[in-house]
Amino acid sequence: MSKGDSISMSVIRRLPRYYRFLSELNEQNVDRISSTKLAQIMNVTASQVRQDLNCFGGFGQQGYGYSVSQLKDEIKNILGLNNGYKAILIGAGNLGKAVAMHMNFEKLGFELIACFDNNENKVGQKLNDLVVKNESELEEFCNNNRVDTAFLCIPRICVENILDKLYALGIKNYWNFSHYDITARYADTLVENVHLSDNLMTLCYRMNNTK
Amino acid sequence: MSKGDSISMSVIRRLPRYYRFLSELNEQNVDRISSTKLAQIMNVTASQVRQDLNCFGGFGQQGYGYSVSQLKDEIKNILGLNNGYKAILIGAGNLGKAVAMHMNFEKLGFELIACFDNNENKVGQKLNDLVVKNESELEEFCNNNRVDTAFLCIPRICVENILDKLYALGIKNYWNFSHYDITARYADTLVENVHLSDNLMTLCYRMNNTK
DNA sequence: TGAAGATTGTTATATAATTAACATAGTATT
DNA sequence: AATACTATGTTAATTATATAACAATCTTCA
Repeated sequence: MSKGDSISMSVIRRLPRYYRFLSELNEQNVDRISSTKLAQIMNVTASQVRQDLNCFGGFGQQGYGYSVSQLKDEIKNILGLNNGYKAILIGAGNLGKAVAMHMNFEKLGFELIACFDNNENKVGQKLNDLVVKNESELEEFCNNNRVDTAFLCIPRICVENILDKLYALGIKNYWNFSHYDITARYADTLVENVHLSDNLMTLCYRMNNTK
Repeated sequence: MSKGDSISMSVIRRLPRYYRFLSELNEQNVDRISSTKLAQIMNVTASQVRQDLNCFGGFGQQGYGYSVSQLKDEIKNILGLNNGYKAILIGAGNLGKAVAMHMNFEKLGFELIACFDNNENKVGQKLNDLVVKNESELEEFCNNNRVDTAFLCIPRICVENILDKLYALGIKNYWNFSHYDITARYADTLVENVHLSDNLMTLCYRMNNTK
């Protein structure tokens, strides 16, 4: 971060999208791009592109534009995708399995190092190269391994219990797929919520109200 | 909708959250609530609650507050969760399976009526009470059944092909889990995107930048 | 039934986000 | 090397969103 002022969440949430588009351009061997063209491709305004990027520093060059690969790397850095954060998955149900198998964590700067479930039927199953552990092993595991974040793919009703354990173990960053309100219980946590059903309800609304 | 002005997306995207909290209160047999209390529970301002609700009509009563069950039903209606929209799932991989098995579509006003995959290994598998069909049957199925929306759980590279087919069949509402930019191809579509990796990258950023 | 209290709906204000404008600085070309 | 062009970084203007304030009105209770 080169600029001191704190960045608004609106800008932050756009960064991954820039990263995606730039990665793609890079793969297509495009080596430079102007804010105008990038904006066109991404369907936003050029003004927004320039403003957003300038929150972090002047990566462009007047009269030339931006170097695609450089800009991509800069954003990767800003997002911190090089940190190799260690993550554990709690809940190896359908959603947990899908998350574990479907995501390319490596590319996202995470490493999934363990999966836990409290259901005996799930314990022992393989997810990629991980074997699902019994939830009873959670504490021991976390005491013996660095764990930066937990992915919570468990029913809402189970979250409170797990959350208390994780919090006590010092794990305070969560990727949460349930509707449990984590920050209401522990304020000093960092949570990204994935509310699939909210998203679908929004689609529903729009289906009704778009003539 | 009782008010004529078009509602901002910021408000729309908050509606499902209201609906969730109100449903919960209702299950707890709470029968009335003030904007102040609801705001407290939801961790927003009372002002926002009142403004949001008043976009759609005056559901409250001065000196009393809001009837929980009535307000819940109103929002359900505003969201259009009673329409019984018919949905098909494209892609029965890990994510598609998770979506099919994990979501309570009934509660969300959707009915999942078919699943398709182009992988012979997937075809014939059961997802809940549905049998995965071969993608080659897509057109025939859609011609013989009402289909309001498609859930796209396929790799990015497959989207274009499927999208063209669906669009030609008149299916223009999508719940999209890939990073393919649907509206760039067809402007007159309605898309809700679920960008799981964007979300995780945002968590990553915040992990780095929160003291 | 009337007065005190509560809470809405709504208007006004403040803050945040987006877009537009443009001076400045580099590129490309002859 | 000079000129025309391009496209940034940044400041200004606009628009959108969120918060505050309060008058109007319903509830509650004596």
